[in-house]
Amino acid sequence: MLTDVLRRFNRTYTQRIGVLDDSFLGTGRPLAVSRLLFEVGETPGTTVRALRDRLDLDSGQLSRMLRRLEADGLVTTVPDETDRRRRLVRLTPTGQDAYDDLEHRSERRAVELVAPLTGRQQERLADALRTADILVRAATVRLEEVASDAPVAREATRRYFAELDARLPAGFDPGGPDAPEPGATYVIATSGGEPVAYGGIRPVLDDGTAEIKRMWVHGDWRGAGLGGRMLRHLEALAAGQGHRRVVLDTNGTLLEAIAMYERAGYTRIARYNDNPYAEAFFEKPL
Amino acid sequence: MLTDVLRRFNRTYTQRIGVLDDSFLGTGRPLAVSRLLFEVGETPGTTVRALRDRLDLDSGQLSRMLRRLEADGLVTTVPDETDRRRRLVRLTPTGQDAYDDLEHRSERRAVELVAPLTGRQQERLADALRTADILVRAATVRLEEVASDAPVAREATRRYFAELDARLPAGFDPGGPDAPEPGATYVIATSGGEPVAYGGIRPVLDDGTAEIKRMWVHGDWRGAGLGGRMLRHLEALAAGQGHRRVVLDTNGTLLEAIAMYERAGYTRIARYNDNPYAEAFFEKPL
DNA sequence: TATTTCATCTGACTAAAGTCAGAGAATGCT
DNA sequence: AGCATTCTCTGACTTTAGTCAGATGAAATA
Repeated sequence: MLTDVLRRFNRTYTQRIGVLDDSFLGTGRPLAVSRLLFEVGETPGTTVRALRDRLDLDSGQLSRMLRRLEADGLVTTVPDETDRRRRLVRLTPTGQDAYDDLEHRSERRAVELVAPLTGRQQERLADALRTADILVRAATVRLEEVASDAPVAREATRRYFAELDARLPAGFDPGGPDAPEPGATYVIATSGGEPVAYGGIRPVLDDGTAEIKRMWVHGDWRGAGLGGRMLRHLEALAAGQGHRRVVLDTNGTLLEAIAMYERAGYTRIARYNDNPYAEAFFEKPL
Repeated sequence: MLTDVLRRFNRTYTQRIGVLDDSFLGTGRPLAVSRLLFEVGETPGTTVRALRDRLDLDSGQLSRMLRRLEADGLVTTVPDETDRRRRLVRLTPTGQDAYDDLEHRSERRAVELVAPLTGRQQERLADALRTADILVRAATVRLEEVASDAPVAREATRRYFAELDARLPAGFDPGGPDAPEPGATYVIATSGGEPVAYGGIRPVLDDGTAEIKRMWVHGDWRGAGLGGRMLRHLEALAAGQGHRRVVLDTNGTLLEAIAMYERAGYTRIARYNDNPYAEAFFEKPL
């Protein structure tokens, strides 16, 4: 059913909106090279590796295209001082002009495309595309276990703490550096390599209880059901490790989080730790 | 604003849904050939010409790809007996198998893509894509003047009459063959070569009045604002020809049509002709 | 009936995209 | 310190895709 709609849309899309990419034609550069230039412009200072992943290109092919852009004076590549195997790619001023040109072409195409619609129709289309966008992106998020000291996990933790600090009335101080937590498992959700949600479990007592820790969802991704998905994932993980009950704590000001836990079947219990930032405590049998 | 959403979606799309086309890979045939095979399977018995338009290919390239599919025993091409310049393309049984395989691959990909979403999210996505689909298709409809005896105009007229016949309580009989209407102008709206809306104007009196005739919108395209767009187009055409007023008649059972005319600023007037099927009469100053 | 126009095809190309093996430098791991 | 791994690059391809100029046969048109 949905797949029919999806496939039908796919056809419409490739025939009609796909021509947005045609705007990259007529620049005197092949499509792939323009796409690369555009990608460099979107994410200045990325590594060659990241471009390769993002555009799904052969390393040789990408390298040659970069040489071509360099020869045209559009990009520069310099070694990454933190890891000199990597090279960082940036636009030159000329490259920035070429990028701006691509932007304008793409924008013009988009304007042309929607011009025949009335104002109301344009609003409906914008709503529909926004919804589709976030759902499709949410659908393609990948959940993976990570070590809690992996760079992407550190980054997610940093953002989690930063958000607590911003939202709790008295701020938040994580205290010293991470203490190692024996038996803990952390899971990162990434979209295009960027962390978008994070969370973990650790065994608390020998009575078959696991605690859910550091549940965090990227601000741009609220409302996409990622929190619920992460929660289900962690519960399944805990069950797989033999736990029969999960508990968690949270601050009383995090209302959406509390609502989500309640929707997910968690019930309030009494304080079970001395975490000064925690005000609400939950449990759920598995 | 909308263009931002559109362009953002475009990126999400090419990265995530676009891979639906990748399902055509791994079949031992290049992507373009698979696409062609798929297109032939979707519209059995099309002409080479139609495929060329639909896939936007060079005639030589298409011809060679067809030879390749023929050599693989997947399609057959036979001359079109009604016009022996044209050739009709059909799948062989082997070709049908290969088409089914493409279908399955594409379906599987679609299922995988949306699997992580909850039921409610899948519904929301389906709604959003359905809306986006019809609006994007509506936006890319082309309006062109046609001779009222052009094949596409005849086809639209036939459907218009068929619909009247189905909807009017007493049925509808168009009478004899079309009488030539001096000074009449007809406009066809097409999407991918198919007629989706139709209408025309003809001068009625020498007092600067034009009459709108044969307004028809394809059943699958109701609610996409095509009727209103056609109406505005015809009004502009009439104004351009020096008319200062348009009139039209319609049957009382065509409620959406009447509602549309009223929304568009038409007011009811007295009967101005002896058309036995007409029960409501409208005018609008230009 | 002569001449345009149309639909399809072949030949002879060029350009773009994709593949694979391997080299060289930097870093990680034990 | 030694070996494996990672990142980027070059070289030497093959395959796809796209272009252009006709040729041929079949309709349409004057």
